Amino acid sequence: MTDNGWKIPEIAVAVDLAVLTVRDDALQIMLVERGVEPFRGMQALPGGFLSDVAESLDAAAERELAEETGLDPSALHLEQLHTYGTPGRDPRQRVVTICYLAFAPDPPAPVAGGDARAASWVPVATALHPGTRLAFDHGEIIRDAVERARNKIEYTTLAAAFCPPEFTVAELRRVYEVVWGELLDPRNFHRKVTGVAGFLVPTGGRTTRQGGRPAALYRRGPAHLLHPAMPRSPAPDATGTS
Amino acid sequence: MTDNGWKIPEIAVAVDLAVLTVRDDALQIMLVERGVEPFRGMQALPGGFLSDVAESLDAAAERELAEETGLDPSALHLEQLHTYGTPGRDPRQRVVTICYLAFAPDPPAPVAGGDARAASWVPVATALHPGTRLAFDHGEIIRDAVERARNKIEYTTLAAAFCPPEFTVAELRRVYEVVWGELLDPRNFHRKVTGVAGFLVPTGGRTTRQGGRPAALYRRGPAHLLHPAMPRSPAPDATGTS
DNA sequence: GCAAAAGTGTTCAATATACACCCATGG
DNA sequence: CCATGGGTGTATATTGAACACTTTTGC
Repeated sequence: MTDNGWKIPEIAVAVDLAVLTVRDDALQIMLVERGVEPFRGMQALPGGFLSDVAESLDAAAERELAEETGLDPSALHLEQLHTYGTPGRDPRQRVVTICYLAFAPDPPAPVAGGDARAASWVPVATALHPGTRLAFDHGEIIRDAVERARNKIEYTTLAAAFCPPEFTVAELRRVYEVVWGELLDPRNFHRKVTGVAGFLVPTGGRTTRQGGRPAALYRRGPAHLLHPAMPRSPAPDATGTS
Repeated sequence: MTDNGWKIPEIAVAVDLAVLTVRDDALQIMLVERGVEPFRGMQALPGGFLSDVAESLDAAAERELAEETGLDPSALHLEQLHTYGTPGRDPRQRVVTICYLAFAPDPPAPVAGGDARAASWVPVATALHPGTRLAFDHGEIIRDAVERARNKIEYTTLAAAFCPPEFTVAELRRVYEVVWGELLDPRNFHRKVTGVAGFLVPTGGRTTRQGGRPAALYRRGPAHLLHPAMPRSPAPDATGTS
């Protein structure tokens, strides 16, 4: 880091949150309705400006998550996604926002938090639909978040972070199918996930079903990485010949 | 993004660069010697504060790269790595720095740029050695950069970004071996990389050698993703049982 | 018994691994 | 003709893909 004259321009620093979940067979994202200008009344990612108290970026993201959505930061996966700072992305002044990506389980405490004005789950397809008016460059951020999520569940065990504390193999498979938008073979999937050491821990419980054999219940195991990765139909290489 | 009172604390925003290359059979990183306090005389990543002119983060990274290292931004791969903002990481005031990762080919114009005071290539092993005094939290950043590089060459064609415009399969293999710190079978590696469509484009040229069959020369092809990925001995899962 | 969903076994193809072997050059 | 590194062939093991089939429940 150099010191080109040590002139620090007035740049505001914010932290935004892209909180994803899988609900009703759809990938959904937490959005809030803006109560003030600019973009008043439009949908936006939860977030806020960085306070100057001694607080790390990660801690700021966790604080915003709790304040704006009422979700428990310790109960879900949170990681830095990307930092956005294009001039003009905020009409008021230069704002650089560090965006975090979170994976939340399905019914994550019915969205009742302190500052949560109009926080709600919105299907990603709806949020990105041209008809939806999104504040700032949040459409671009949502696209990046979804792409990161799609990639991460391929080589990590994070798909289980979308599931409740106890879940079945079929529920986990549905997560992959919804996030990737493609159907997986239930038989091969079952063998795959139960074969990876540390991915799933059987609880001994079984589901009660409405016709059909009961499924075994699992908890998330200690493994974070998947070796080998979950197989997936090769993504078309958008930036060149694959 | 919310507006908690619209009080913007005095936070400085910087852009830092982790520029990696493979030289002399070692992964090396570009460091500059700091000329001013704090950390005067210590080694640091090139970078600088974000100017308030209308300039995107990517553009700022490219500008810093040109100014501080003399490298041509258009000639190498540049991507956002991570944003660091731990309180106290700069003793002067709160500084949030957006760090970029760059992959440079071997002899990248002998480090002669404008502001390049004492820019030099340093083996990563040396930079991270306890004896080396690094400014700020740049040791942590370098570790993150190396880990990202190790992962990226696995499923992208970026390893070729470490090679000169024309290179042999053996040179590319050496890149993998140096970055991963493990030896690869030359025969299988050759078949693998020449078999991936769009990875390597033969130029028709051949090397002149000092004993040994001349090798075919290749250029980087249009492909960016590797399907399937370059095989690699499974990394131990540091955060759980794999 | 029948429908439905869970879970197992088996076959076949694609890919990784190991390594024998041939090729092309300089000395 | 030998040393040296480039490049191909091939056998074996591992993994993915497809799908027949068995298990266990509700009705």
